[in-house]
Formats: sequence, structure tokens, C-alpha cells
Amino acid sequence: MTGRVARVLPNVTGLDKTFDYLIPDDLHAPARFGPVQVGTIVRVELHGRRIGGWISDIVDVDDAAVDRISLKPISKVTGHGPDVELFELAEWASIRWAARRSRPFLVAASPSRAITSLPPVRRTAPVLSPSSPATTELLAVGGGVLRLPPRSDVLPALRSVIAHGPTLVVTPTISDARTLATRVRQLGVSVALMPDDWAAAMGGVDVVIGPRSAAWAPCPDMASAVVIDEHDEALQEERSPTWHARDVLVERCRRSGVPHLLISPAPSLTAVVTAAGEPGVAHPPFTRERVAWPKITIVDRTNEEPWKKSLVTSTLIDRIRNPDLTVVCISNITGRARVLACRSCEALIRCETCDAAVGLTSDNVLSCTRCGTDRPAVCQACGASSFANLRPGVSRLREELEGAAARQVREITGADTAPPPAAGVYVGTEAALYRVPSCDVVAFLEFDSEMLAPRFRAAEQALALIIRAGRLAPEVLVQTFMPNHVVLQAAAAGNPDEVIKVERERREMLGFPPFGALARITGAGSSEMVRQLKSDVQVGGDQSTGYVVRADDWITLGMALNATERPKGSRLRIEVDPPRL
DNA sequence: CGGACAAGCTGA
DNA sequence: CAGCTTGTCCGG
Repeated sequence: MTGRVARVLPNVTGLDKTFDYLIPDDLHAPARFGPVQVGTIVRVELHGRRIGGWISDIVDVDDAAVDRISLKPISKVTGHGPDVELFELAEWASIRWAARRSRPFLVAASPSRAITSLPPVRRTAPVLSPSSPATTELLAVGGGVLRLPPRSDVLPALRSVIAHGPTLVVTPTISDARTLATRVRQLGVSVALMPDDWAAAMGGVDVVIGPRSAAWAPCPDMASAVVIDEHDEALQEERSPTWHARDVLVERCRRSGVPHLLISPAPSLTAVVTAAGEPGVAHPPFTRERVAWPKITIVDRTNEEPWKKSLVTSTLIDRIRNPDLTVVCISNITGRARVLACRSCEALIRCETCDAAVGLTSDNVLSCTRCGTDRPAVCQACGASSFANLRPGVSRLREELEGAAARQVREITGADTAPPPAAGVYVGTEAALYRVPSCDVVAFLEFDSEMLAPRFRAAEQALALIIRAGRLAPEVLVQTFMPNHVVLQAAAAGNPDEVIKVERERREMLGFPPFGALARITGAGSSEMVRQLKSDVQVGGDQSTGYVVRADDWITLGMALNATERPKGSRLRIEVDPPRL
């Protein structure tokens, strides 16, 4: 005679162990629930308290073995949870992002409230006819990367994917997901919007749509998965574990043997290298692609105006004076990084090792936050030692703009919740790009700090800002000392290929992702931790800036990090693939 | 995580 | 040495 035993992973932070429980014959399960399986959410007794958890395995044990350790029975079946495939994907992700437990991923893959019965399957998609031959072709070769310009519609491509079968769609934000869900419903297909429609998604619909966490949404019989705006940083979790919806979906599709589709005006190098497949990046003919990019007006500040005095150039004045135009001016004044220019030769002050913009510390040293090189406060071009700070405060800037515009200029602060009134001139930080519904011109007053930011993904992130701006406005005005920078040339030409080429060369040389795996470890006990790491990873950096751990691939890195005992009393933050390194 | 229990600290 | 804090261990 045998008994059935469930291995249960408690939903308790800091407890990454499974415990065995009997599955009693008279198990208290909701009506019509069906048999428990891997992923089913249960309540069990542990150490005198009732806790929730997931069944991670079901094993047959003979009575003798059961008697040896007297097992408690499962107290109660709470409801449906992730299926076996998602459960195993969560285990993979806990290695990939060095999460100590699969808990954050299983929570993302579970409904927020107990689901005991599922609605019936609702599927109508087969009536749709595909409308994007390029997409259909990509699906046929196992998926890939589709480049669609900022001012174009993803719906035709999406329609072709949906016609192919049940589809999972992930967008950067919940609001993108809502908008897209409404439009997809109008095609006449059934849609589950995550996270609210978990039960409907599990029941079976044509399209499951949601933000980042929807990479973990149930999608029975999934025929393909789509990432919208793959370049968008919101697809990566900021808190540790810093998982990325793109990487989760690509792996999920690979395991299920279905195609993935990553859509973006400027796909990341990671997407191009790890997900583009044999034919490379698919895109519309260049002529059609270019017209759906915004008009990029590059204002070369080395030629313009008495540049030392003002960020308000004559081209900008022309736009803000025009009463018919709504203009949003972006200035990154709140950022910690600084941009300096030499007062005598007007050169931007750059790091001599890595070329990033450098700031002046309080003890008058030029210090690079990217590579850590310090050097005396002397211009690398002419030897002068007097610098101009190219970042004035925002209130002064607002007054200056108002004077030049001859009309009211309003400041958009991060704290504003209501969208600002429709017409006029606005000034704010990058956050303003998320507060204004649309405008005629977005002007980046000093874009060099974005392109030269001391982060290895700075170029991609700068291009993402232009894309964001281009969605709001038909014209994007960029003030710069580097008019020939590859990011600006790519945006102006409506062709990000060149950025990818430059990025590929640089990162390949440095062994940065996707040509190597990186993690940053900070917090108390980090030096202790890195000292114990196995030899198949390399450690750089120090306690103050954080340690940088490198390996040839993500699984080697994750296994090394997870295999290392965390020092007692440590409060570590492990960022795998840190977005801001 | 949170309860149990042990070892360490304090004060009269 | 009671009474409290702090640390370590462990759960089925």
C-alpha cells in the first residue's frame, strides 16, 4: 500500500525549503476543483502556524517511509496556481537572476486571490486573417525581432500573431496594456487583461495582455508570445531580483517550442544577439521605416549662440515663441551626474580612460563614476582649469525660457499627478515625458549627459528617450555638443543599425552583456560574499562602489551566486544584469 | 519568516 | 539570578 505525499514550498520570505505533507483521501478541496498537482496553492501547518504555499512535487511513498517521519496532512486546498511549466520556469529564473528562492517568480505566476473554479474556454481568433506578412514569416522561422518605427502601429503585426493561435503579450506598463487590450478586443477576439483576469487567462482565451508580471501569466496552449517595446527599461524589475520580462518570455517560448516576437523601434543589443534568430532583425523597407520616426532637429551647441550663457538656443526660441506649438522642454537637472565644459576651448570634459562625461568632486578632482579614474581638474584638450557647469537649476531655466518664449512656461514636477493643461510650453525632467499626453515638439535641452552617462547601456537608453519623445511629438529637438554622435545620427536617419554595430563592438571587447554575464553586489557583507565565490567567476570593483561579478554566461553566474553561502547578518543586494551599471 | 530555546548582559 | 536582549536553529 502506498500514500501520496506532496512536497510544499511555503510562501514565506526567507524560507527556501520544501516540506512534505500527506495528501489525505478526504482532502478539503473546493467543489469541482479536480486533483491537486504541481503549482496548486495549498495551506499547511508549519511550526505551529498555518501558511500558504505551492505544491512543488508529488511523490508516492510507501507506508513505512511515511511512518518514519510522521507527516502532517495538507490542511486545505486554496486554489489554482501556476502550471508545471511555469513552476519549472520559476526555478530556472531563480538561477538566472540569483534569487535566493523562486518565491518572487511564483508569486508573479499566481493569482492575487484564491481561484477555485475556472471560466470555460473562450476562443474566436481563428477567424482573423493575418495582415503582416513579415510577422507571419518570423513566426514560421521560430520567432525573432521585429523593428517597427516609433510613430507606427503594432496592431497589424499583433493581428498576424493572434491569428496564429493563443498569444501572450507583454507591454512595459499597465497603462500600455490597458490601451492595447481595448484595441485588441475591438478585433473581436477574447482578451484577458493581467493581473485582474488571471482566471479567464487560465481558462483559455485568444490573447493574454499585461505588464511585466504578465510574462508569468497562464496561457494554456500558447502559440506565441510578444514583447511590445522591447527596448523599454520598464520591462526589467528594478528591485532585486532584477528579472527582465523579455528574457523570461524568450526562455518560456523556447521551452514550449513556440515562437517569440520582440517588437521595438530600436531593439536592444541583447534582443538582436540572443533572440533575433537566423534571418536577423526584420523591419519594413527603410523608406517606410524612416517616415515613421519623428523629425530629429539637431542643434549643434558648439556653433550656436553664446553657448556658455544659455541652454536656450535660437532654434529652441523659434519653437517656444510660436503660439501654435505646444513644446515640452526636458532638462535632467535632478540627475547626480554632471556635465562640464572647458571655459576656454569649449570642449566637453571627458574621462581619459573610458570617454564618459566626468564631474568635479568637492576636492577639485575630475572623477569618473563609470570606470573610477581620477585626474586633476585640467581640460584634456587645452590644459585650462576653469569649467562651466552645463546644468543650471530648473527654476532659473524656467524663467529664462519664459523670457525667450514671451508666454507662460510651466514646470512639470515629478510630484504632479494630473496631466498638465493642453497648450503651452513646459519644462521638466525626463518624467515629464510620462505626464504629457502629446505635444508638437519635445526639446532635450542638454542631451549629452544622456549619451555620455557613465553606464554601459547609455547609448541604448538615450535612444529610448528619443523614441519616447517621438511618440509624443512629431518633432524632437536635441541640443548637443556632439551632433555626430551615433545615437543622434541613427535617430535622424530612422535606422538604429549603426547603434547596434557600435554597441556590439564595444561590448564584445569588454565582455559586457550579452557577451558575458554581469552582476553587482552591494551592501553589508558583500566583501565576505565575493571572497567565497567560486573561481569560474571574476570579481572586480570594491566595497564602496559595489563588487562587479563576471562570468561567461548567466547560468554559470547564477549558480555560483546561489551556491555561495550568504555571510551571517549580511544585507546584500544582488543585481544580475544591472540596468544602471 | 517567526517561535523556541540558549547564551550573554544588566542591575540590585 | 531573574528578567531581558540577542543570536542561532529549525520547521514535514
